[in-house]
Amino acid sequence: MARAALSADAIVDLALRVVDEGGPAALTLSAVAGAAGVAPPSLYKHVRNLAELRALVSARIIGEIADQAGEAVLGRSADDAVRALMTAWRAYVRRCPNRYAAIVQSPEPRTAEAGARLLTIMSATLRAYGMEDSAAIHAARCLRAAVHGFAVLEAEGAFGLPEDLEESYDLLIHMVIAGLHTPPGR
Amino acid sequence: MARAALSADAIVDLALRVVDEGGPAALTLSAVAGAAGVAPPSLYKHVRNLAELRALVSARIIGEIADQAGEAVLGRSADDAVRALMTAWRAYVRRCPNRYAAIVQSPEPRTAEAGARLLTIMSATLRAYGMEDSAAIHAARCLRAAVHGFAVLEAEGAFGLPEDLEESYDLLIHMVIAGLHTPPGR
DNA sequence: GGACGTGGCTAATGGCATTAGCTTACCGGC
DNA sequence: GCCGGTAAGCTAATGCCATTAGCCACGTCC
Repeated sequence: MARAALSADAIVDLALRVVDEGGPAALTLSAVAGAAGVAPPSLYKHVRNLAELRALVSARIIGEIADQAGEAVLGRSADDAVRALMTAWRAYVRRCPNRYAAIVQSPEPRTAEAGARLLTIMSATLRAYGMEDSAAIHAARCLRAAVHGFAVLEAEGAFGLPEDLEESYDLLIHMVIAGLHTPPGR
Repeated sequence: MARAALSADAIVDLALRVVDEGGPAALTLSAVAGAAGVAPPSLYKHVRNLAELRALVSARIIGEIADQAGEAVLGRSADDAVRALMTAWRAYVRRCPNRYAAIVQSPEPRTAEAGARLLTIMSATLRAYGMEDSAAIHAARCLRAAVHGFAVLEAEGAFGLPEDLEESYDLLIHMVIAGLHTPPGR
């Protein structure tokens, strides 16, 4: 009866399904164990605890976003790349709002690594604007803040009004690009 | 023994203290009851349940932000007002990161009302740019997304690098303002 | 064929939210 | 100054969840 049906990866797969169906709050070890057809304590053979599972789930999700953002940016540069990156990011959020809402900030290595990968993609995308290191970091932070802010709000359903969200997001993209062009000479 | 020491408002006060000290995860009815010197079930005489308490706490926090943003904007307009609004918002987050992280999106009327008030302040701030209704809504959403994104990330400690956050935020302010000026003719 | 490690199990603990039902202090009218 | 009602507290009980301890079967490798 001890066939290796489970593994940390398989558990994360199931956890993602649980999140997709019930939102971030539904992510409990009990629920995942249920989905795995296993008793809750069994999961501890593969993950340290719920906090670690959340971190692993977050790492997976951030990795997915990084994959899609990275792909979107391929073969493009400057404004075109920024637009593609931002569009791909939000596309992910629309496709999997529950996953996006399940992301937690964690010092767990795999989570941090996925975050770093995403950050690298953003920085590389900004390279075309010819910024020096420190300027590129500030710009990447702003890009990240803008995209993430919109994404969180949309994933949480915080935009109540009926106005078209596509249009709002187009404006945000426009703002970011405009800001990247006009020199920071403030 | 039944002196009216408690009330929903007083409970929210205590809950804020709990959040300040232990972060959003520390906000439990047990903890608040402990702070009030009362048994946990007693709280149910004043709030419906934990979800409602969270919503009320969120309403209070959003209200505080709205107060400060509103005050910051007084007597200013256009770029100056946007700068002041954004600066005040982040100042709040720096002062009370735990509170900011404790905000939950909720359909609860008081939460929604506080959010609407904040949105009104943003829209009014943007009025100086001469946008029609729908354009103002899109712009307000972008402003909100940018500020909120930066705020969440900072409150969660997601900015790892040592680069100065002030400078990053200045750039974000700059981006938003630049985006508000260059026409949306995309 | 037997020792061992891996991955599962059951049982037990403790924290938490929540409900039910009881009790008592205050507040009004008399 | 007494009397009933209500508001606000309490204790007890339930149930869910995470987590730990300790047990057992399977498969692997010598």
